[in-house]
Amino acid sequence: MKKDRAATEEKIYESFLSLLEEKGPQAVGINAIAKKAGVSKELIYRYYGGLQGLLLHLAKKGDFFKSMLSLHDKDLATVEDLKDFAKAGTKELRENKLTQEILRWQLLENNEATHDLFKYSNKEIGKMFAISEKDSSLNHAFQLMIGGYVYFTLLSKFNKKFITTDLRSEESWENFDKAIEKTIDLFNK
Amino acid sequence: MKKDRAATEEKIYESFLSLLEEKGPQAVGINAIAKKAGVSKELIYRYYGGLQGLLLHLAKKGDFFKSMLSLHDKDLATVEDLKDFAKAGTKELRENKLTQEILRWQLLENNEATHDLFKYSNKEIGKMFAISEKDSSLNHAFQLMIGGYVYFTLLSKFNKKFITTDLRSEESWENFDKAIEKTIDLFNK
DNA sequence: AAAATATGTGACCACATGGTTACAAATCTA
DNA sequence: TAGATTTGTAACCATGTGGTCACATATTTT
Repeated sequence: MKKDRAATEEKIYESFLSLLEEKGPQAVGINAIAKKAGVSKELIYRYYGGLQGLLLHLAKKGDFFKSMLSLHDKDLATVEDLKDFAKAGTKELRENKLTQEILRWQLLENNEATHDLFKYSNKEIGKMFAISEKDSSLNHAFQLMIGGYVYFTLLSKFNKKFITTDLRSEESWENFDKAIEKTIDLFNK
Repeated sequence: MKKDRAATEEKIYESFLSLLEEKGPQAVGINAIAKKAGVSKELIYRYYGGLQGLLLHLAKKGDFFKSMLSLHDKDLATVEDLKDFAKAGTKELRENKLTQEILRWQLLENNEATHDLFKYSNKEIGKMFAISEKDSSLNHAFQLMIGGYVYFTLLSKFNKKFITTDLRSEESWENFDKAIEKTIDLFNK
């Protein structure tokens, strides 16, 4: 039998990631990961220090909203910048299933094991909200709308609709985007 | 030993409710309910038909947003009505832990057992959104903000903050309320 | 009072969980 | 080549899960 530690570590981590992405936080367990990786679970403890270590590893190398790195470096002075930014953020959110599941996880628990992961991902997300803080009432409206966007994104995994809104149709998301745009405009008039 | 079916049924249902309220959907299991009720789990199957039946029972008699019944009967014609309505809804949401956990549950799964419960609670919630549907762009902005309110409410159970916003302070929630008010005003100008 | 029925219990089942242990086999080092 | 070390496996443990079972004891009905 061939032995290759680096390769097995990779198998374990990848299995963990895909399990989280596909089946959510509840499905992420030592047994499930080991089984998916086709490896003895002992190795998860040995190489990563259990699930907690795996989460820490994700926190350190996890790419949260990496596609937005280019944006949140410039200082977003104009209203148009803010609108572009919001649009890029919502798009990224809906495409990044891993981030979605981490956000979902934050609604379920917050213990020693998840602490570092949440701390790091929140730090990344926080960078994106450093803009709208000038106008306080816009800031809260903006936060609410982004929060709503997160909520509906997470909701869409198991639910087709929210009230009358079809969460599986592109059009709905475009309407949400437009509503955010319009609100930003109204606050800046 | 005394035998009283009605009383045992009540014990079971109350244990189920308080377990859901206090510890969330994940903590709701046959064993936990039976243990909390101090009763053999067999009776849960016999009297309710298992967890699924218990959820159905909650769906039928569950009081979702009951304090808003008085409001969603009149036709909310004016802008002020809509604002009052939003304020009452957010208040009710933050006070009703049971509703919170059902909303949390919807983010986790949607299977045969939960189907009826979600269907019914969504129907109740839907009644409250029958108002803002005249102006489409306001409707979406409104939905986003209410969704954000739900998101932050659920988030506050395990998290002290969202970015810079303190989710444990009354002031934050008042600011959210004000932001909703102001947005409604801006859309109606 | 006797029989039938409703109510309640605890043991049991198969299975899954996280975690540990003892051991085998491959690889590295001397 | 011989010994030490790393890598990997499978069995095992205690515990928890949902679900069913046979049985005992109250309560009703006849």
